[in-house]
Amino acid sequence: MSDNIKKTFVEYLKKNAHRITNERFLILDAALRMSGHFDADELYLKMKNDYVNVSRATVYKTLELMNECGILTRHNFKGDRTRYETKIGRKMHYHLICTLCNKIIEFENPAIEKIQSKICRENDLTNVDHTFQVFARCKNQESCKYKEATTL
Amino acid sequence: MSDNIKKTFVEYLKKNAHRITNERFLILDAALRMSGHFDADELYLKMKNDYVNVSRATVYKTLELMNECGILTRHNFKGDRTRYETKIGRKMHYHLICTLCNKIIEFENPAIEKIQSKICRENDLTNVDHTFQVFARCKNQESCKYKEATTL
DNA sequence: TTCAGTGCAAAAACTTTGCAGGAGG
DNA sequence: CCTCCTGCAAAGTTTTTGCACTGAA
Repeated sequence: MSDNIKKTFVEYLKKNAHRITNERFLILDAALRMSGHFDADELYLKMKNDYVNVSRATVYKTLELMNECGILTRHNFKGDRTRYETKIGRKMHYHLICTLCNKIIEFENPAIEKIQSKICRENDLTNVDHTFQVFARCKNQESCKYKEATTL
Repeated sequence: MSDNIKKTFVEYLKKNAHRITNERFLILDAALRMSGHFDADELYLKMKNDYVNVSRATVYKTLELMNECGILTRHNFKGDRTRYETKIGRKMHYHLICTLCNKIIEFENPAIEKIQSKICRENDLTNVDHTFQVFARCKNQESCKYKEATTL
């Protein structure tokens, strides 16, 4: 499973004349081990904590490479910092975010993909990507409780 | 027209125990005169250029107030800085963005609003807002030409 | 009179860049 | 051997904050 992803990454690197380096594999492994949404600095600190030494700059650059080659998806939720999420092996999905507790609920919706394609066709563009984010407030006070940003 | 918006703003300020200040009106006026999407610094510089002196900090804070009270919508396109757009008098709409020339095409789609409501209902949240952004590439080389970010 | 709002500059938060040394092809 | 990659620190960009002063209520 992870080997396939590694292969995908290597092929992408070769095709684009990027070098195969150990740091890139270390970051790939660490990123795939992250659950949910994470940002560059979180990953950097996690790796540091595990005594895997790569520089912050390399983490930022490598995450961007992984985004370009489709292993990760990049998100920008409302003015927040850039976050990534593993894409491989996952269906297209969207995000419902509680503006109080920052909880993220993921959902699928094939109709949205169709709308994306239709819009691109109508305007003579080639699709690349799309995002759909719904911001809302938990009705259930118990599960919400205005928690600080923990699950984002 | 602009008077109604001013009234909306004043009501919002009063309701939230914020003070009615001249700076807030200056920024409101300037923001409403901006066309399309603009960011805090652009507005600040435009005002400065017109010899309307307010501080950068006040511009940032006031735009956030205007967003909260529904006069402006805040956007965060792919890792870019926060941009605003006048909301009043406009129908709900979405954005199709060319990743090459940064052109933004706006489109309406009532189905998306329905999906938003449905998702919130199903997950027991109260809707607040939603965004749908489609990233794509112009097929027409003439109108695209990899221009630098000008129309964003 | 009181406290929020303002302006300014400094700091913070996040990300990119320049450079020298090191390693991949 | 020629570049690209890396690490580090420095710089860049965007936004927020602290503080003293001002002005709205």
